[in-house]
Amino acid sequence: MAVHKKEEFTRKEQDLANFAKAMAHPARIAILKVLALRNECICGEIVGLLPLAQSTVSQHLKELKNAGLISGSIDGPRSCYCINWNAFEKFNSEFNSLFANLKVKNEKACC
Amino acid sequence: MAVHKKEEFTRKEQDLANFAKAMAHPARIAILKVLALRNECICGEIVGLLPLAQSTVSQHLKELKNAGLISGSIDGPRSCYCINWNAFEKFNSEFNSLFANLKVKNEKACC
DNA sequence: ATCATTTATCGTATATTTGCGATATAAGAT
DNA sequence: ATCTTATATCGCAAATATACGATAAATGAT
Repeated sequence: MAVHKKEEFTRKEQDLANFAKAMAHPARIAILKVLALRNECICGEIVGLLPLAQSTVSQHLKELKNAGLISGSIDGPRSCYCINWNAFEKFNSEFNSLFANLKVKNEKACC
Repeated sequence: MAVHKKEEFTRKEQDLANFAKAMAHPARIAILKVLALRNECICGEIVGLLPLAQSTVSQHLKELKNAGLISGSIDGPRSCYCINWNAFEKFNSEFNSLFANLKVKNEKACC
């Protein structure tokens, strides 16, 4: 690749793409579901629910955290993750508005 | 990586992840915008609008097509792409329902 | 102080993605 | 028939993602 071209797109396009990338693995979607199912965010049992090694799950959690979709407090031998609903809402509405913007321009199917 | 683990998640999780992956690059989001702006799907000028080489744009188009987000008819020296609104709507609503499902379970912020 | 438990990080292997130039392909124009 | 134009595909290089085992770190229990 040599050079990154991603910076040459708009910030909004990059943000949406990053959000999408965070969702672009079934394991991470599964993790989000698990997090949502627990009202308490004692999330130690995530590893047991996924067909992945502990280190791999930890990596996915890190990516979700970097994307801002979850927040977590590490508390010694047990960590506590939960969904960052604010960020989630924000991205969801941005996604919807992207769809809406796309849709309004194009009424007739042409292919 | 050695082994693919993606197959071990639910079909729905995989589908959503694949959709997200298709959107996970700013170039592809930009392409979708361009496609939507044209009511006619004479889409030859996409290359000129992006900071990427022709072959790279062609690759991104291919990925969007594989993901089912666009459809295209190749017509000799010029090809004609446009957004596949059906697929788009489907994924959008699946995404929304995922969000809704996640949201309803979790009322209180815990982190 | 040592041990057990839990999670993060490191190192590493492999797969996939991104990007480009070169080339092939396909059709219209001359 | 040849040239031009537009697009797809091939081949390659570099970057990133995925996955795991081993190890570190941090805390509670003994």
